[in-house]
Amino acid sequence: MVEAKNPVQAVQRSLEIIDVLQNTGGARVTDIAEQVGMSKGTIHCHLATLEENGYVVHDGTKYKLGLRVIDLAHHAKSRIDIYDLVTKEVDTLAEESGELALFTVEEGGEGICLYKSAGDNAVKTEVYVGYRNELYHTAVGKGMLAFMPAEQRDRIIEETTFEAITPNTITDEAALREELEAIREEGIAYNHEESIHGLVGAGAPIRDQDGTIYGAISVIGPARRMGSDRLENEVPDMIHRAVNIVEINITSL
Amino acid sequence: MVEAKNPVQAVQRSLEIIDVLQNTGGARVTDIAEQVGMSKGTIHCHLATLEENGYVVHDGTKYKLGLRVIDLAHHAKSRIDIYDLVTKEVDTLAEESGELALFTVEEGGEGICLYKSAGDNAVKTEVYVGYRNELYHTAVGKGMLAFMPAEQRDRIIEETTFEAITPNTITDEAALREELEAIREEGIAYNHEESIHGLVGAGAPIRDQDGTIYGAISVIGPARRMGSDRLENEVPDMIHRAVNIVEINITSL
DNA sequence: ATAAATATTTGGTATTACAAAACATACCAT
DNA sequence: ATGGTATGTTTTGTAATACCAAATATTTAT
Repeated sequence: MVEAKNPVQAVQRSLEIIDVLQNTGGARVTDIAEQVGMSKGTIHCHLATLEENGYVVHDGTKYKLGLRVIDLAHHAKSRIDIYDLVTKEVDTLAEESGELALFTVEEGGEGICLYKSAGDNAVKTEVYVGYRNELYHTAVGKGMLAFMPAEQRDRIIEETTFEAITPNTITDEAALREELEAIREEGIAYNHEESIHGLVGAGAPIRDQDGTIYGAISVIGPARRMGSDRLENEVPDMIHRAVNIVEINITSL
Repeated sequence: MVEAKNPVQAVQRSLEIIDVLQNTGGARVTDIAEQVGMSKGTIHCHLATLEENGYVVHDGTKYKLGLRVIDLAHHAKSRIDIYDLVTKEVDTLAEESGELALFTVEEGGEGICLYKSAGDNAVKTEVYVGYRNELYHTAVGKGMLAFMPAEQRDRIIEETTFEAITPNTITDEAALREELEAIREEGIAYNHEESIHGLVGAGAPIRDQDGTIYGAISVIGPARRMGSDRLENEVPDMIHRAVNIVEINITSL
């Protein structure tokens, strides 16, 4: 994420306030003022401005995110032109596998989950549509990193701060680059409990002829149910089939 | 929508820019500057600030909405606590009827579609999740208006500017209030081609014991397929069943 | 009823958002 | 290649305003 040369401070403050509302699920003027270190008066003016535009609502003393943002989200999503195509395939993937199938895209060096479909036995996870995470510790993330243009990959890795989320998380650049090489050879990326203990997954990117990455598809499930045979043969086959169907249709867009 | 006493102008300008990006599906600095009447330099600073926070992305010369807003949308939606309950019922409603079934809530005097489920014969409409429209010309809108507290209803009607969207649209307050009275008696609201020519629908609000309105459910379809028998008997029955199931479960929240 | 806690408004000032212009960069056509 | 055009970006001075602190209004609790 590039830093703005001449940021508009007032706007940044409003966005900070929105962050607080998102993370708290609603807060009072005083609470927000305390959290972001601004005066109550300032917070009030910002909230009033945001409310006037539907980005915020308040009932009584509690301010929350307004539903205006749902409208925005729809329009943001609508620029992913393979969306309808992919959701169909992700649905069948979830049904076939019985697990949780996801569609994720990259933006600003992060992975953003755009669609999820739960099979009959799907794990309950915190991953929701809009969920954002670092690329280095997920199957889809590593899959996209592996196949994206080198400069882009370098730029993203450059800005990555490795963190040992679980004992299995990759925590240094060399190890990551080694794994990416393996992924390029195999054509599939795995998550061996690198994000959440007990959770494994496999994923592969969606590309066109030019190598442009449109996103990635993954299947995730509990380690106990996803033995090496299932995780490394059955599931990758299903994913590749789904990816191929989408890729074939990209040309016609 | 209340007007802010001391709006933060800079924030309003950013939101204006976001509006343009939404409506155009992406635009260049020069285009935005022209549309909103600010200098290119100013637009640039705002875009850079928004981009730094993931609300905007640019590729080449074109700026678009960033996927950050999808995350926001999820959190905004998550405060609708009957959401999961309702979507299930709306799905069965769509399946049973074969038409398009919707879940809409009111915020700031507007109706916001939060979920839609398409039956086998569902009409293709511009209504999307996040879609916002005035209450006075939709089934769900009138249904919610009819049953909400009088002061709130008065406030919303007060601020309504009636517009003849179709020949059937209600265009004055007296007629609207008369219809709302009928809706209160019947317990169901109709849309007789008042929003879109050829499109009819029926809807009813979801309430708890206190009379608090949680939203409304509707079924819409082409007039040719929805004769008076189907529209006024079959469909309302289905809607009422769905509404009742949700209402029963509200108490347990 | 009173007090306590909160939201909102006000007013003055230091900050900064803004427009205009200069600069840089990408894209054409010749 | 080369100049020209259209674009995005940065700079700069200044007029506008976002900000804080204090005052007021409002709600809630005792």
